[in-house]
Amino acid sequence: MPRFVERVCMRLTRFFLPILKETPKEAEIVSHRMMLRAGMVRQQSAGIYSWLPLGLRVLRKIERIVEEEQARAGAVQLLMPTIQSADLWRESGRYDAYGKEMLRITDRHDRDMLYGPTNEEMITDIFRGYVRSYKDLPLNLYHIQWKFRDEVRPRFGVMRGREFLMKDGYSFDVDKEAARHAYNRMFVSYLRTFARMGLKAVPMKADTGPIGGDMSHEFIILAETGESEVFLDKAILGLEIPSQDTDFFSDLTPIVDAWTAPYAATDEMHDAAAFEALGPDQRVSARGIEVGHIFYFGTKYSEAMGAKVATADAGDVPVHMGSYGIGVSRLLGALIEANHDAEGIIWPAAVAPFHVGLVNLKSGDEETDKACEDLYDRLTAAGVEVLYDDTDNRAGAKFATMDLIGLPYQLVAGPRGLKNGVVEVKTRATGEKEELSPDAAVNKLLAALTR
RNA sequence: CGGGGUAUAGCGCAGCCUGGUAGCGCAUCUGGUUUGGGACCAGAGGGUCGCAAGUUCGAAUCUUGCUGCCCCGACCA
Repeated sequence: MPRFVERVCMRLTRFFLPILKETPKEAEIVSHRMMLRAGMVRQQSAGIYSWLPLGLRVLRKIERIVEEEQARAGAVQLLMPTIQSADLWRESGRYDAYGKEMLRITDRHDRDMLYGPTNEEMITDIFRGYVRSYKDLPLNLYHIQWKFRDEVRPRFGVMRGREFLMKDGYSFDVDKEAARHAYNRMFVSYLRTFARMGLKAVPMKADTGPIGGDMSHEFIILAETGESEVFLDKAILGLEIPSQDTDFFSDLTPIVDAWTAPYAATDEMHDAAAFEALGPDQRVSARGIEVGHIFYFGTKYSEAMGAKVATADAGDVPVHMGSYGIGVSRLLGALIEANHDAEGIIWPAAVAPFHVGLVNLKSGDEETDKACEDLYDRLTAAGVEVLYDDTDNRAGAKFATMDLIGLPYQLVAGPRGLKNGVVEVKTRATGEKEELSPDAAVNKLLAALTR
């Protein structure tokens, strides 16, 4: 898989970064406040946002990680439309079953349409249109697309919007055992996906509804401002993330077993007795944000919609399906909830909109400008994404902006330091500042940022 | 969908009770002084006060209706 290396570099005098000094009053939780203040999103209507350049860059970073890890696990990307025909949903019976959360639309010919809240029906339609044989299985198709759910009460900024970007994937298998393998692939893939974003996501058993069984997990990240209460065995936090060399088509049961053995549950599924049975220092109760959900639902849609394949010995059978979601836009909120301080956001490098914020303390000063241009060129040539603050604002304002937007490193150059042959490298996460020669600073950043 | 708020300049707010035609801070623009952690002085631009109707000589202000947005709860990626 080709690794897309961005070489985009930006200078603030040409970028669009509408920073707010004051917090808009509608924003209650920290991620929402910071996204608005950092000029990442603009609310256009309740639960509906425009993605400004800085926010869009993070969205793309998340998408790319998802795409890479999906490919690794054998899932194939496609793209389905946002608008769907009601007829498909009538086939599955969900057109009437789905409540007011579904945004229903009528086109000029008076046909019933809808803005998709999810895509089980449509993917089943695609599958049944082409796939006839068990030999074409297993198959896992996914897309990353905007969804709309007309929530009664959107809130928490992008964490609970009405319009949201979601990765939703669907697996097709000949029987339940094969479906379990498909499920395990996504289970492992999700562990890797969230870990790459710098998040500690804990799989927790979720309600399987009428299907029953053990094949539904929510992936929850821990954050003080999380929406739901969670309970877990500390042991699960120390488990090792499966490596990128994992063979996804080998037996993944040992990995899944290891990750599902320690106790972990949201309040809905909480078993107080089992939790209390743990040693007191093993018990962690915290708050969490759901960022992913995987689910086996058997033949619910394949039966209703006639998605069948020929088997070697049993004639045509409806395929066993599962669905696998990741809340891509929600992840921005979750990432900020998990990574911030009083000054602003602290992006993990893998999802940061830029890697380095280059601060020119005296724009217009010949020597400082020259030094900054040189640093900028050398870093960007090495593939580092640099946001160069070449404006003539005051130093304090520049520092405050950099802290707010939370780039992993700040590289600060001014006449005073340059006179002594040094620039400053600040690590956003720790606040640590180091004075180094420009060469040493570049080397340090390259070492920290390139793999 | 129940309960509670709120709507005045790009953002944050005052004015409303006691009607007399709009103000403050930040931001923006101009000039000057500044310049290493959100500078200062002077000046300027920017608002049919959410929408509609009503009361009144006169409505941001009082009355009624509508709408948007936010918060708590129930529900959800």
